[in-house]
Order: sequence, then C-alpha cells, then structure tokens
Amino acid sequence: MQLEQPTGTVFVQTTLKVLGGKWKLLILWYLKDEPKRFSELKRSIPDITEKMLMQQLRELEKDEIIVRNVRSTVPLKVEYSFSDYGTTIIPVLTPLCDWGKEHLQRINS
Amino acid sequence: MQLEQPTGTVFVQTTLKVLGGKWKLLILWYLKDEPKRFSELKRSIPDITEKMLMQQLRELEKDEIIVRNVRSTVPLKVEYSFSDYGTTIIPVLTPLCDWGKEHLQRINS
DNA sequence: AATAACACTTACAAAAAAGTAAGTACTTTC
DNA sequence: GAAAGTACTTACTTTTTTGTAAGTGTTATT
Repeated sequence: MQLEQPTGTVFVQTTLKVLGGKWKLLILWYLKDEPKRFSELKRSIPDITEKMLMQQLRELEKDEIIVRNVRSTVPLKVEYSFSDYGTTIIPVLTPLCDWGKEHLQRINS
Repeated sequence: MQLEQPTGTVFVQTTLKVLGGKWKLLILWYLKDEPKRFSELKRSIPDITEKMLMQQLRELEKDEIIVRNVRSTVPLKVEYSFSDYGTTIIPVLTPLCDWGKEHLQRINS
C-alpha cells in the first residue's frame, strides 16, 4: 500500500491557491517594499471594498505570507507586512510581473 | 492630459488572468513536455469535465499560449501543444511549482 | 457636541466559475 | 450492426467569489 507522492501539477496548484483570486497579488505587490496600514492599502487600491481587503489580508495571514502588527499607540495603528517566510514568494511574483508586462504589450498591438 | 502607464500591479494581474482558475495551470503542466490530444488530457486529468477542458483549452488558444492542430488522419486527431510564444510562460511556471513544493511541505508539518 | 478617521463586521445580493448530464456526428472495432 | 471511441456542444444547476451597503466601537479634530 503505497501513497502517491505529490507531483508538479499539485505544486503549481498549491501556489495558485495562495496567490489566486482578484486581489491577493495586488495586495502583496503594494506590501512587498514596505509595511502598510489597512487604510493605506485601501487608498492604494481604491476599487477594493473594505470587506474584500479584510478577507484577503486574513487569508494571507493564515497562509503566513504576511503578518499583522497592532501598534497600541495613541491612535491605534495596524500594520501589515511580509513575514520572513512570505518573502520567499517574491521570486514567484517577479516572473509573473515580467511576463504580464510582455503579454500586455503583445495584446495591445 | 497624460495617460497613466501600467504598473507592476497591472502586470501581475494580467498574468493571473491568463493562468488563473482551477484548471489552466494543470493543463499547461501536462502540455509543457509534449503535445497531447484532447482525450489524452482528459485521461491525465480525470476530474476535469469535458466541458471545462474544452473551455480552458479554447481560452488558452485565444491567449495564444497553446495551438490546436487538427491532423486529418484516418481517425481524426486533434493535438494541443505550446505555441512558440506560449513557451515564454514556462519561466513563470517553474517558480510557481518550486514555491508550491516548499509550501506543501511547510503546511504538512 | 458634531464630524471624521480607523479598523473592522455583518447580512444580503449579484456575478462569475465550475459542474451535471445529456446529446451530436463521425469512425472503428467486435 | 451494436458498442465504443473521438472531439466536441448545449441547456441547466450549483457553488464559489465578489460586491453592496450599512453598522460597530474607539479616538481625534473642529
């Protein structure tokens, strides 16, 4: 009785589960250079609703890509930033971005 | 009156539009080494319905990632394979796979 | 004292993606 | 000549994802 090992197909789909959907890549893109607060993210991505932003942040947090940092300062601030583990996904983002750029140029011609 | 240039956020989302969804990465993974016929793909991915397989193949074709080749042999055969342009997406697939593999190990521990 | 900002939460609705189940037209094998 | 394979197509339903719109409790500003 031997268990099947996961294959490449499983691996690519796993990544899509973490990065997929309409907003996650967008959020990560804005977060990758510096931590951002909830309201800053909302301003960076005006089309996202607060509900969606919240939901996607929570999921990225559960997947340990980002961390939520509450600063109990006078006006309470909540900052989201890449976790150490989360930064391992940046080498995925970069080729994704590069290809998208080429593809955009291609379809606009 | 100046038009805004697309940014990195637009680029990553463009790629997701082409690769996103439940099946496309899976299909491309099976296609990347050798051309496959419709029925071969269906056998490789038993869970996909014929409708979904057809739909996703058509979309990948429209995005010019794959090509559809009808061989007018005695039993008519239709082969799907990466286009030359389509192969430019393989450097995206590879990091996607690598990260997924690491992540799977991580969440299973 | 009213208004606004912050970081959310909730109930509900609409839209998009995926699945079900059947059928088509043709060919080959038993 | 019945059954099975190939490459699809269609109508319809279910599920998943996303959006709408309002509200909460706290603090800061005018």
